[in-house]
Amino acid sequence: MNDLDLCESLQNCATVGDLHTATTGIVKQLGFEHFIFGVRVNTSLSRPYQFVFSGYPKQWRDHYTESDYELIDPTVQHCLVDRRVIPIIWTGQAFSSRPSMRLLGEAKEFGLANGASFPVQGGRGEAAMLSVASSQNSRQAKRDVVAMMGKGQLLACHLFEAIQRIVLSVGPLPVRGVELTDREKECLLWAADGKTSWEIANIVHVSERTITFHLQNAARKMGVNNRQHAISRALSMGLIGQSPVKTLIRYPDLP
Amino acid sequence: MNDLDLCESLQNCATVGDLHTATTGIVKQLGFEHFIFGVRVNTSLSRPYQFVFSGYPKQWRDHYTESDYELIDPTVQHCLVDRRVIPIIWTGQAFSSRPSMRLLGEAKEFGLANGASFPVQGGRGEAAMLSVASSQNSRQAKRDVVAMMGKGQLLACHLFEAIQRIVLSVGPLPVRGVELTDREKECLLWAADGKTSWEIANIVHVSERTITFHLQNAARKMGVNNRQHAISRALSMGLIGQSPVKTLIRYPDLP
DNA sequence: TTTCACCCTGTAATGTCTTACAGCTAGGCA
DNA sequence: TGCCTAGCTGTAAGACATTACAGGGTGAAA
Repeated sequence: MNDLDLCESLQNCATVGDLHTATTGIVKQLGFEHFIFGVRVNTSLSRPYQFVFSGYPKQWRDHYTESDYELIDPTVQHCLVDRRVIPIIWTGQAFSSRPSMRLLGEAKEFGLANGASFPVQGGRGEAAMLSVASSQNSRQAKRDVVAMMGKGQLLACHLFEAIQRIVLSVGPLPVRGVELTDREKECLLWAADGKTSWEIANIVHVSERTITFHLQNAARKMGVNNRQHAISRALSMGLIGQSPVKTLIRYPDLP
Repeated sequence: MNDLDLCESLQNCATVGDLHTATTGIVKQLGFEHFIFGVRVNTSLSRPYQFVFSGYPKQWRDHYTESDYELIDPTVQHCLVDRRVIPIIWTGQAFSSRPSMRLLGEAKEFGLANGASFPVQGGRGEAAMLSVASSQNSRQAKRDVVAMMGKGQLLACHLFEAIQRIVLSVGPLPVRGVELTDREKECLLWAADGKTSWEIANIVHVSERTITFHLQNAARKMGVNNRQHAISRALSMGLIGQSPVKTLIRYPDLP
């Protein structure tokens, strides 16, 4: 089974249950007994939405959350706080601090001795991570982990998109259904760049009133209260700032 | 050479030249003749910073940019516009539209017949992509591409971090050196959620004046003009909204 | 003990946004 | 023709942000 087939089965899953079954199988093929996948989405900045997709022993999960281990877990730090894009292997180097050594020690008792964690950063502020673990802790097992970094990273990416398709897109995201016009996006973009309505008016050659009009419409569409909120929503939803290479933006005539 | 060694050499590169040499070698080992890596950073939303690291034939690059092909290139669409996180293989399915077929046809004349593109989304709004290509277009070559998806994705991730280390962190990014205090981040977070100074004051139990004070300090540190700009900067630089799992945010007393 | 970063607070004038009222044009579509 | 969307414009009152002035308190580090 090649790298692609490995993940293609995820694309056919329609439910979270299917996805769990498929993922368990793939992870086993990679030589691991357990996996866990977590994703954070900034629907509201002050109350981020989180989804955890666990193939870990329930007892360990409970103990982990009760102990607030996510605050000291170096893999969480790496993937979700530092927001790196390369995997981290569960080595002594990674778990070097006193509390994290205790964490790894306790994890071993639940069959999580050896493994790696793969970050996935979404294009709209989402942060996710896949961890895979096995109870095997031999020298050979450690080499096996190193050998599957590519497959593991690819799996994490596919899992992210599957979760996005099955859970996030139908769930608590306010992203759905919001369609901004080009003018609205243009106004939002300049507003996000710190321009006042008057300045934007000069940039796009319409009246100041029209700018506020478009920004109000944009805010109404996104269901927010004011300009700041509209900007942060539009940014975190990827409605603006995704303009890739060449854009239709007209640059300002004014300094 | 395993997946990890493959990329470890990138971490020892000190210059862009070193990186180019190392990447060329790795790409060749994967069975490809050419590569290109591009990254976009939203320093300013209206004028995103872009860095292209090219191992493509110069003639093709020139032709590509002159023709504005990035606007019709489905791999660019996939990685930088749609901001997906899974690779895209250069198949007829991917290049199905009329203009993109022409694009692929012309690319073949420059030795870019067969390949794949790997997206990397950074944790702070960056979007990047690695493309690898070869002139081999046999059935076996196509199978080889499929077989290296994992390694390719991993390479893209490592390349991103290397570029970040060598280029972005010392380059034109205003991200460096900006350190916000907890209070400043907290105020920015609520402001980005559409709260007024008065509301934030009630949420965090200080005076309204103090909120404006902190927001002003944050704006001054980031070198921006007003609250909107501060919010968009803080968001796209990942200074706020990255709060991981448990945060110290105090929830509002008010509705 | 001084210095520094961080946190906190006030007044006043001015600039900007928000909201509510009202109305225009152009183009697509049934 | 009527209906709709997108874009555009105006006035005026009130809410909110920005700027400039002024100041005090704490704790950690030098």
